[in-house]
Amino acid sequence: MELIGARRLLEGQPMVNIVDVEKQLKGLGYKNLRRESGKTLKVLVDGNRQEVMQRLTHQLPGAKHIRTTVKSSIGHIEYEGINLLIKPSAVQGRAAYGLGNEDLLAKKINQVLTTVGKPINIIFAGSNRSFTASNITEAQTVGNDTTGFKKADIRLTGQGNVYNFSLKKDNAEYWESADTAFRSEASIIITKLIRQGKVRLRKDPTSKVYRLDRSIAASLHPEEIHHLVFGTDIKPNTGGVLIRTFSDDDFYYDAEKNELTIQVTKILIDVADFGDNAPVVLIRNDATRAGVLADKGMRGIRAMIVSASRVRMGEKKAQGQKLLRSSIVYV
DNA sequence: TACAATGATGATGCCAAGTC
DNA sequence: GACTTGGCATCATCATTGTA
Repeated sequence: MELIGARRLLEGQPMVNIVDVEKQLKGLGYKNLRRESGKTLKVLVDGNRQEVMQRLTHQLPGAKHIRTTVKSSIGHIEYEGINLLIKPSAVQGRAAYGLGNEDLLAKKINQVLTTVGKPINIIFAGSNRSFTASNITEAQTVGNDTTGFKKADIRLTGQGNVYNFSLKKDNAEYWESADTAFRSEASIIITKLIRQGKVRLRKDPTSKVYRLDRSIAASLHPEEIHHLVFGTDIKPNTGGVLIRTFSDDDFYYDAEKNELTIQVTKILIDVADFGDNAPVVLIRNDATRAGVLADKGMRGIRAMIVSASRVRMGEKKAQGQKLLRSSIVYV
């Protein structure tokens, strides 16, 4: 059996480092590794992570399965001073948080540009309107740049023109977290509803987490919606919000017209475009979060911006007197 | 001071349970 | 069985803290 780090040190042998552990894991058949830091290594696997966790713990002499860690729900393995996290390979990288949609859009546009070799006009064709971006020479994904409340996911540029678009998948009902932005408002709403006896806030006796007995949905002013959805960089004449889960079939290039037509479900350039499905604030339990009452020492209550359709079922039921399982309070 | 570790937050997707 | 909802798993990124 190999000696573990501390004993090696005592016996004058060098401590193993992360490179040694990588080599050892590769020798055991774990080829898909990602270094997180000098002490943390991700082992990316397909299939059941728990099984891999148990197997690896047995395969690595002296390895210990630490069950409580913030880095992974299933814990991690401590081995030779290195923390090993077992992560699913399928949800790493951009695909993990929905950036695949903007990647596909940018990739398809740039493919056409490369093939054509000159600026093209791009027409986004939605059910409610169409939008033309003229003389485009490049598509960039810019979703990572959120400084100054920028919302654009993709930027089209060419010959002095700059167009910014935010993307939402067809099935996306979530707009963003609002723990920070709505902390004070959420706190006021909760306090008011507790006073009115419409909701109750209880501390879980087994933890420090608080729970509401009912979720709370609060409407937003049009100006708030505009700020949340369009941010500081999406303007009506030079961009908008594109609703679509893109696929290869959505793209058609007409060589005669030099036009790339991209099918989208809907194009939003104004709050009125939401119709009756405008975003609302949903205040709900989430035991993993510090949340909107954290400054009062109460963890576990989260604020999110979601589509009205996400909470509408409860509203219909409320109007019909019979409530669903936990129901929602509307303010 | 630089780097690593840790914690908080924003974001997306999935699934179990409740209801019709 | 289909649909809705709440809860949670998991990711990236950024800020803060700790340490060599």
